Amino acid sequence: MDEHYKPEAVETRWQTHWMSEELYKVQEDASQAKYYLLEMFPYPSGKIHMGHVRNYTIGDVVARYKHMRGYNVLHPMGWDAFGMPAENAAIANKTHPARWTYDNIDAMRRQLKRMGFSYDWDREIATCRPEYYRWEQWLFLKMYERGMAYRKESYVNWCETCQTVLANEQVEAGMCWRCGKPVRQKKLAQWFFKITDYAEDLLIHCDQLSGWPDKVVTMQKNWIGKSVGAEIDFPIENSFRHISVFTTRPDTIFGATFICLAPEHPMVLELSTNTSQKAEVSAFVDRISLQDRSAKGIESYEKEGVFTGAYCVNPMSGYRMPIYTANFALMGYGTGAVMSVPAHDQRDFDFARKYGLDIIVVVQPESSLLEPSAMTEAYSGEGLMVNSGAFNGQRNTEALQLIVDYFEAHSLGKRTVSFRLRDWGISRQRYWGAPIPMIHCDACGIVPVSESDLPVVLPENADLLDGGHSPLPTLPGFMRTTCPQCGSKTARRETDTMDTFVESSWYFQRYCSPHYHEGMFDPKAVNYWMPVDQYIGGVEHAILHLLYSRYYTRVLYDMGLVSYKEPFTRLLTQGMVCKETVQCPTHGFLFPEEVLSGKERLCKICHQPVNIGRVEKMSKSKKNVVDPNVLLEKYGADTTRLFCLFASPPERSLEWSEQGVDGSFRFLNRIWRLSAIWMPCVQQSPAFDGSMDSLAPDLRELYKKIHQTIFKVTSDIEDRFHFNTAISAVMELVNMMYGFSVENATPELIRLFRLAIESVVLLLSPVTPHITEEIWHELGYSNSIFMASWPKYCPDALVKDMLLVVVQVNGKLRSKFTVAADTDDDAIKQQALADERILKCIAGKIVRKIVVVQKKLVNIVI
RNA sequence: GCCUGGGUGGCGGAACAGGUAGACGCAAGGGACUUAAAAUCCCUCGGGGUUUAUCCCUGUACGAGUUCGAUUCUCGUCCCAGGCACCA
Repeated sequence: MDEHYKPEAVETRWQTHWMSEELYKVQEDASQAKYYLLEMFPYPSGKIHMGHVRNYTIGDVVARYKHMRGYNVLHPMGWDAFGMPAENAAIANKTHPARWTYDNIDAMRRQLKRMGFSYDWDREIATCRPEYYRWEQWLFLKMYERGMAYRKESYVNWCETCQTVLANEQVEAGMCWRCGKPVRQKKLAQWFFKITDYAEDLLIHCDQLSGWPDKVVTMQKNWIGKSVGAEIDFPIENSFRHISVFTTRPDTIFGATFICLAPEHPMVLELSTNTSQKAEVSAFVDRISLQDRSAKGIESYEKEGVFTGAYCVNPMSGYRMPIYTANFALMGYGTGAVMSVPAHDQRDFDFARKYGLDIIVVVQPESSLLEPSAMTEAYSGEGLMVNSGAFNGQRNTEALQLIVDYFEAHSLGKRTVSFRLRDWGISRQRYWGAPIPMIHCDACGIVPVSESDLPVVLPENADLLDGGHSPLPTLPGFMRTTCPQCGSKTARRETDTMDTFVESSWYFQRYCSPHYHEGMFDPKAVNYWMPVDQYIGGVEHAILHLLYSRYYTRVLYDMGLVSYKEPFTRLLTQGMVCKETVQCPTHGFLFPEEVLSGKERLCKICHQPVNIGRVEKMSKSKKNVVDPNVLLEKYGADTTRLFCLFASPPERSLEWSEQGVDGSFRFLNRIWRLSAIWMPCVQQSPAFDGSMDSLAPDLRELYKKIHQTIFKVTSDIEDRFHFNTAISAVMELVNMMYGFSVENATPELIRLFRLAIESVVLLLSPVTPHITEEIWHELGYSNSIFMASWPKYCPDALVKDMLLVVVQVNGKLRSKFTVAADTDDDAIKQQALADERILKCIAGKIVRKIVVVQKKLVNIVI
């Protein structure tokens, strides 16, 4: 065995070998337990980044570990290949999105292969291929048939100058990122998926996602946002009509002094028509319609509103309530109308103070007396009902139910639930996406493409246009078609493409049978492999991607295409890899290699000092990325993998720093050297398999350490994916092994050392598969270490015969001693009280209490 | 703003069910080996104190609380990150 560790030679040798042996190819095998390990597939941006390296290394360790535990492991990889960056790159580099994407896929595949991941590359998919998206189009047609896909109007970010719809990311402080002109909201008819039909089901099953992190489940629940309340009708003054509001606080109805309608509410303009407020209202509605209506946007604008000129009557108190339209009322939530109770809701309170509206207290806390004129904030807690007619004096929590009973009895309103979740808008006015398979016919209206005409192929040779808008509407070859219903030659194709989240909502099923031509997937393969046993990906996907996938799976379930509702049994959300951002005043965000570092960091192009920005998630658009290629060239794949895992536990975010990679490399060198030194002896000897008791004391310590390490590594991987502590444990074992000298080694020690080296190599093989494979073969094995079984620990070796007892006085550490493991608590207590240093501490004091924690600690309270 | 997390030495992190704070590693300093360097090996390493000890005080963002005992539980404050529906 060569004395020097040469990662590049070792790694390329085994990568070539594994590939020629087709080591990672898998098939359904009913005789074996399956394990589907999936990592979130990447967007092919061109280069893998540290987030990918971290994500895929974690996945690979688990895949290899499970394989060594005897599972038939499906571990696939592919490309989430549609999306906006391809269009931006095409505009910037005068190329085609398809060309750019396929080149990037080739480059990234090479990088992933260089990392030594155990993917079955025969199952690779790219979502931009018609073989993939044709089935997505097929499912769209099925969803359309069932009313699950429908069209309605909604708002988009619109840049008048570029004549383009902008993604939220392309809007910077309300301005277009390309031309810097203000962005306004524009109403467009768009396609939606009816995810709200599944709101209740998605919510109920949250509690069954026991393999998911609690925080993700909580985020999903909050996102769905079920609230129980009542819908109440408020009669409009001098009219036979009414306004319906949704409220979670029907108990406060006697305190409702005004109504707020969303600016998009159909009654806003109508109510103001015959009033002096007409002009002001329509100006307000026009102005607000240009504003960003996202949650973030709404919160960032000042709360404001305009009186419509009309009044409602409070059905309980008879109070004459002015009707306002206000920018914080959302048409998409509840009924688009809010009953405002300023005394008990902070937003209503602020609004009432701003516009001089009445505040009526109806829930009185028991501790203090609320006086409207003296209140500085709303009171939203519990209390007793006041100013509420027949309900006065009751607890508001009880009155709430009675009031709703009253509404229902008198047909004023009813119990109802409302969800925060909105339907999923899937239309994109973009080119690089899967075409929505619909046709617009002047005679027949909107008509689905017939199934036999699928796929509707996206023309890949289209040129992107200035300003970034989709070329599809300008391509006669794509646009012009015949109506499947009436045969009209003037029919036009839908030019919207689908949200890329649609592709990622079902790709995990496609991996089960990636070359299947009869449908989305082969039912046999899906029945065997699905659901995914362990899904691993960035925590940034905790809501949207995971919720859409859960929804889409339910749609497939209801169509009888799959037999499960939840696609991912266990989920690990890895923390983000973050890094500071660097911006040049002229050239914008800079890649690390575009910065000259010195006393002051300068832009490489213009030599101006750069601004160091926030620490943020590594992303291509912010350019705060680290190129894994540099690490691969300098240290190799094993060191890169080892460092990623050792640096922090997977669920935690990792602020990137160069420090520490050297340490991982040194550790692999230590293992290599240790193996090289002992190899001549160890090659000639079997591994120790005798009993622990027959060993000399120092050898027994090594034996115990080996088994403790196996135990620690196994439970760290199995229970919590804490690879950093697993690696630490192996480091400790290796440190101990360095305490033994090969000179004058007894046959017994050599046998034990073979066991130690084999254990180290087996335990690390999921993390650093190349170096361990090399040593494994040096030990005389001809099969890959990947085919070996995971080592077992001997429970007897974990038993400690001496225990350390800690003695505290008033909770402060004062002394410690070791006792035989079978010493009873009373004897430990006596020994603690007899301890010299403890006697010093408690001399002349009265011992008030003694706490003994079994075989661990004594605390003497004085 | 709202929802969800996080904050421990110079740095990454450990302490898994409330019981020794700082495992393991990096960086730094000192030493050994060497003609020299690299590599390797050994020692020191949260802060402060003096009587230099198996010593004392202090310390897990900050402020309270519960407890014999809190990095861990509760409440409040500050800061950082992720998500907020067209980045993926």
